[in-house]
Amino acid sequence: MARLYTLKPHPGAQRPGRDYAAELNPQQHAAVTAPPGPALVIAGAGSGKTRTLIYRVAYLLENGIAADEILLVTFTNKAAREMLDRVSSLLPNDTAGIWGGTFHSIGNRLLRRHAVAAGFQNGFSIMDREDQQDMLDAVVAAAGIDPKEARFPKGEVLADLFSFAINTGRPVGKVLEAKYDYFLPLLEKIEDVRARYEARKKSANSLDFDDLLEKPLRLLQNDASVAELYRRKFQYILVDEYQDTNKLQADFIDSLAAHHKNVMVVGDDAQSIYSWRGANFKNILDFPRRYPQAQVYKIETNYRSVPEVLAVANAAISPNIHQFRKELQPHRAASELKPGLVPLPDSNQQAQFVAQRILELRDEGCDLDEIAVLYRAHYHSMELQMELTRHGIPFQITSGLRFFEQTHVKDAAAFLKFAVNPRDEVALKRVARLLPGIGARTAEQMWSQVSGAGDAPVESFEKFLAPVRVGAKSQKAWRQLIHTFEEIAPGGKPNPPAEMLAVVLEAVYDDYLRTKFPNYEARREDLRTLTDYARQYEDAHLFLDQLALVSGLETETELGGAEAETEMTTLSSVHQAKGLEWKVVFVIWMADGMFPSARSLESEDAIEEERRLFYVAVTRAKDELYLTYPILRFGAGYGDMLQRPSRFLADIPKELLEEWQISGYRY
DNA sequence: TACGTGGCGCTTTTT
DNA sequence: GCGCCACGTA
Repeated sequence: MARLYTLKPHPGAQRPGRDYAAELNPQQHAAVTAPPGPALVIAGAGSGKTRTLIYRVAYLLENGIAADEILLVTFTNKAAREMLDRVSSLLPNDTAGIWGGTFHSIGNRLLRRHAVAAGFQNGFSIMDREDQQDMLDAVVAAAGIDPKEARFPKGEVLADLFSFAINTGRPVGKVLEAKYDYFLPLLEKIEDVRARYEARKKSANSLDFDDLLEKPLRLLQNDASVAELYRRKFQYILVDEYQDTNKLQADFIDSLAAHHKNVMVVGDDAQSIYSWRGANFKNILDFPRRYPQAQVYKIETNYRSVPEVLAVANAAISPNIHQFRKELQPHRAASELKPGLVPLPDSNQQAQFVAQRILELRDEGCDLDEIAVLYRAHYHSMELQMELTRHGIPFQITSGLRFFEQTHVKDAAAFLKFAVNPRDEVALKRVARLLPGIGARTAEQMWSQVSGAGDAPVESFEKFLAPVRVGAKSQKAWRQLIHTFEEIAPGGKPNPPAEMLAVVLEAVYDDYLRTKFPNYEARREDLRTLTDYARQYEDAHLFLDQLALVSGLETETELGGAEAETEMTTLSSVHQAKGLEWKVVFVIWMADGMFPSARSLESEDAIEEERRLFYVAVTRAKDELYLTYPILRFGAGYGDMLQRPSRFLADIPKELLEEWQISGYRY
């Protein structure tokens, strides 16, 4: 094998040390070596999109661009990390200076540096969706809205509404019209709630997920010196999965690239699956219009899948009207297997089939890590989970309740959040509600007694919380709680997160856990894991950011530690499977009303998005693909239902699939 | 005002 | 089969 040897370029010299032409196909090569200026890379599924981005970064570095002049925005933090690792293995250059991560994490990073300029204080908290809902409910109560007088939307709905409005750049009234027209008469009150919510976030020094996108953008728009700083810093901007960006995200990138326009966006309109949270794949379709000088590169050779799988994928997506027409070209040789179409009598037998087939594959030498079962919605995996457990097949679930969203994890984290940011009302109220005799109402009252304290830094929780008066029943626990805060953040200065967690568990939370939950053991184990995980962080801020911003999929490996060594089959929602690949993929519940989901059937646009989702699912498979559906669905309450096969199956020519006839044991 | 109990309605996707 | 919500009681 040839020895790799890289010639170090003179600064600014155009002398690449790698043989890019030899390591990339011509389409990839063109994109990787694109001249400065706007570039749109349309990359089909499995076409080496990631590889292209990695080589692009390497190419920039080799051509004298400094690492800290590069911004790489990806869909997950994990993807960013992987890419940067792979760049490092290509080059001797230090890549640590590259800013890489999700839009939210980049936004957060920016705001941490310029919190005050953005209208917040240093050390702000990040509220996840649940925190956001808690605060909204509190705001509604404080606004004096009588829930009996008119049916007022709950925090959950409000969060969804406000979030969609901000992410799409539309006024609340318009979003109400489109999504919640029955609340239109309440528009005025809803807007009042929104204004109060904004004010409350400020005084709580707390930002929600949307703020992490919006505030950085406003910062760039309103603060010329900050804008100048970052426009000059990020000389080259690369955006992965551009088809899933929303208005805020696209504007953010446009703003950063305003001067030099060195922005390369990579994506596949056929894989846009996040419109429900404001993503707009018109961003990618219209890119050439927004950047008239943009060069367009198309990468269409698929390296991932056998031709048989690709044929199904191409057929699946073809009915969509709104797309860049493209046909994935297979690179791999034909397989002797056609993707399977597997109708089953009911969902139990569907689960049984998948489990049995997984066992066979394992016997044939297929690694369990190379197998995934994908589905439209979490609950589709229920029977399968039981069936796999019964057969002793280890699996990991990358969807469903995420680790950090579980009640006990959030409770424990709330202690730290308040210790770090004593204005975090959501965190303190959450902690207070754990005490006997304190519910939402009392917690709110308690907070109102603290919040008068203003912005002064907290020197002692003892003093800070002294004005709060609680009932006799809660007195003792409250004293102890104050003491705990004092212990984990002496003099208002938080200890390292792992130490704080250990104290919280020992002092209060373990006892609470025991009395409150039947599965106390498992939850305590989770918190131990969390504490271990926290050890790698000195600074509680960084730890809490991680908790808030890292998705379940990414933590899986981080938290897993030694256990991650075991081979496991993956169960995942299609959404979370995006960007991943497996040798063998099962897509289950291919029935109308399940996939596509029943809710999508009302609008053609929604069905198109479901179809893209199906396309994403199919294109995850490298070698083998099974599309299964149960004919009978056990009804919940209202009887069993016969199901029709998914309408998406009808779009696939019969000859592309092999139908399996299943016989045998019935439950 | 906290908290337990019984009825009702029904299942998306996530930073 | 389940979780959520509303209601009634301590």
